[in-house]
Amino acid sequence: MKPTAQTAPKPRNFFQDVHEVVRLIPAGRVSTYGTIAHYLGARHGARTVGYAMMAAHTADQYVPAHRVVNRLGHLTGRLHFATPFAMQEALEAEGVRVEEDRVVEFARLFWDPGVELA
DNA sequence: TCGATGACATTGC
DNA sequence: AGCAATGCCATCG
Repeated sequence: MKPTAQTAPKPRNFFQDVHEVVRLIPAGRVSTYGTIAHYLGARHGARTVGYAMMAAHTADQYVPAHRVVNRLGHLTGRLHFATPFAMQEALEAEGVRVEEDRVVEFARLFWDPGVELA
């Protein structure tokens, strides 16, 4: 099974799982780091999920990181996009209203993988 | 190869 | 009730 997975070509990293879950987020909806972490087991700490978003830039597939915000609905990672407005514009383009770097009606647009995918 | 960093969340006092 | 510190995985230099 795993005598020495040192030469593993593609170990199922936690990041890969996060990227997949984020990809499942429908347009016009938003999710949070803690929720995704909890959906994956909540044993990694919410932080790791946020790092996965940054690593999304290195993912083979496109990851709608603009649909992922912190627990307060704040666009924390907007500064990590191509432009600090790319995230807000992307959300508004999908019908999500953003004011003061915060998602309006965030609680209503909230998308829980453990519930919606149930 | 080793050390430090990095898009949050939760608990404790 | 509010403030502070810690935990976590992976990638970068």
